[in-house]
Amino acid sequence: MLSVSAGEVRPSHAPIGMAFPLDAHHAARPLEFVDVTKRACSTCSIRSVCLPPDLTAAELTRLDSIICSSRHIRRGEALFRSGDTFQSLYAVRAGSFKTVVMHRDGQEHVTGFQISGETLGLDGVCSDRHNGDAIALEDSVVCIIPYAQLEAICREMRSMQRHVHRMMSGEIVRESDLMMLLGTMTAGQRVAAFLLNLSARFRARGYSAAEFNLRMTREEIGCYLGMKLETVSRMFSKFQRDRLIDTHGKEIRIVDLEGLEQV
Amino acid sequence: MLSVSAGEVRPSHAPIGMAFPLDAHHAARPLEFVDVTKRACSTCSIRSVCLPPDLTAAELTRLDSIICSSRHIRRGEALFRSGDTFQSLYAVRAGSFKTVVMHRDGQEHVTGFQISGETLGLDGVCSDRHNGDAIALEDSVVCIIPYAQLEAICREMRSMQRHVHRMMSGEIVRESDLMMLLGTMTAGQRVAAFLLNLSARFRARGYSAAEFNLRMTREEIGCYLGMKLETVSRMFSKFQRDRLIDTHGKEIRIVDLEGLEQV
DNA sequence: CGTCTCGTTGACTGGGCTCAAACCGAGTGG
DNA sequence: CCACTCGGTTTGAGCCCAGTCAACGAGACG
Repeated sequence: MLSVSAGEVRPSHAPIGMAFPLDAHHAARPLEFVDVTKRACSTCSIRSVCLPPDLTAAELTRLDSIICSSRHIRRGEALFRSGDTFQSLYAVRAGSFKTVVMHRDGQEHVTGFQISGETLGLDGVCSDRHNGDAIALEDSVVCIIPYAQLEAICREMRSMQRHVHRMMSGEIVRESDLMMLLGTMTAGQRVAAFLLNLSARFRARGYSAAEFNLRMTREEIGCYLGMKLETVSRMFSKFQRDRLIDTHGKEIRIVDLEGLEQV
Repeated sequence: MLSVSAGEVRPSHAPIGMAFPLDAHHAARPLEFVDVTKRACSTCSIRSVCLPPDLTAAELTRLDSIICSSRHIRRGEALFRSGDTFQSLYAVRAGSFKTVVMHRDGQEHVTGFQISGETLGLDGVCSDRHNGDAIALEDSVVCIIPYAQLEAICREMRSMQRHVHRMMSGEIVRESDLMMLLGTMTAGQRVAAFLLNLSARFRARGYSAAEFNLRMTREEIGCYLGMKLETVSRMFSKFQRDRLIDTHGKEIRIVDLEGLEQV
């Protein structure tokens, strides 16, 4: 069951831009102590996640020249909101976000969670306005990628063009996987798929695949998976009883990965 | 309620390529009688739907040179299938398609329906392979847009680059709207949103917004909306009783648009 | 300490699924 | 012409999963 958005992580055509050293995500020290603005794509420790592999030194320098600024967002604050004019893409360097689309009647739905090394803002390209909110789940830092300049670079550098297109297409594929999850799976399967997907993404970025902290509440998870927070909680409890996972609040340890895949 | 994927049709950054004269979609005469291969983007009757508005004559000629071929697909046949190597995008010129993602265990989910003037194939960019199947719902014709050449053009023509990026982003936004539908709406709301969305898309292309034929079965609609065919049928019957619509099999007439919006 | 947010658990309800039967229209063939 | 099939659709009856409402517990914080 449920390999879709779970088992495999798709080829990671994630963001353009920089990201933190790998241990920063779970580091306890306050963000202000890390001098982020000095970093550049060319020296970024996880640039293999963000950039196409085949860039020349000259191309890297060119990139450094446009992606120079970063921004700190405190927990609960918005990186952008629905309706904001679209100017830049963002690469998560540290921390994590949720993206939310809202209805005028107050209904809202979480369309995704982004951890370090992933991209935000592609929804704004089509109408020059953002289509939803991006909210920090913890104190976070993003690289700012001015979109106009990125487009210019794509016209010059074929590999960057390819990379950006793959990023966009990857987003499309990711969403259609999620649609399948929402359209066809039971509550248990959704939660299992969610955990497996998160696990794979952490592994792909060098963190532990078996043990991690959820930065989002049960309600946010439910809102993402199309169910109520109580149901999410029940599923966690059930998986615990079945010895598939071990949870204490937001701490998760995956005990039986195969079992979880077969839910 | 439910404007998201229903009420408004987003700024139509639909496909690059040509499309049929407006009446062809519902025409009864066999497709073979229409000489599609002679048409070019520059003379296409609905190029305003497919192309950016600000192209010079020279640019149009350039386009004509790459988008020259079309392909006929018979009802039930596949334009491409999951796993096929990705080479081209497709613009629907006549007819309609569904896109389907399948699971190894046989579970399948319809991720979208495409009518004339809309695009297919963007899912393939990210991994050089198509991620799902595209199946013709009736005998159909598509324009073939070789992707490598499209990328080249995007590096030359800023307006085409913009257009392609908007198309991709539009797909992302459309899918996140659909996710909201799947994640938060009741069966009745989903069916209403589906009908309103279809209606708006027909109107945008010059067809009647109030009366149209569904080219897909109840089962396909259900698979798209995340519910069983019986439930779809029941909702149609309910809307009929409530004097919101008028149905005879696949023929639909929207009687009370506002009522449908308020479901 | 009280307050507040978040998480867990239980009891009850109901919307949508399952199973089943019948209907309808389009072909198809006698 | 009718009979027959067949895919798609409609409708009903019963059931179950997940939503709702509610109480309570745990931890963070002033």
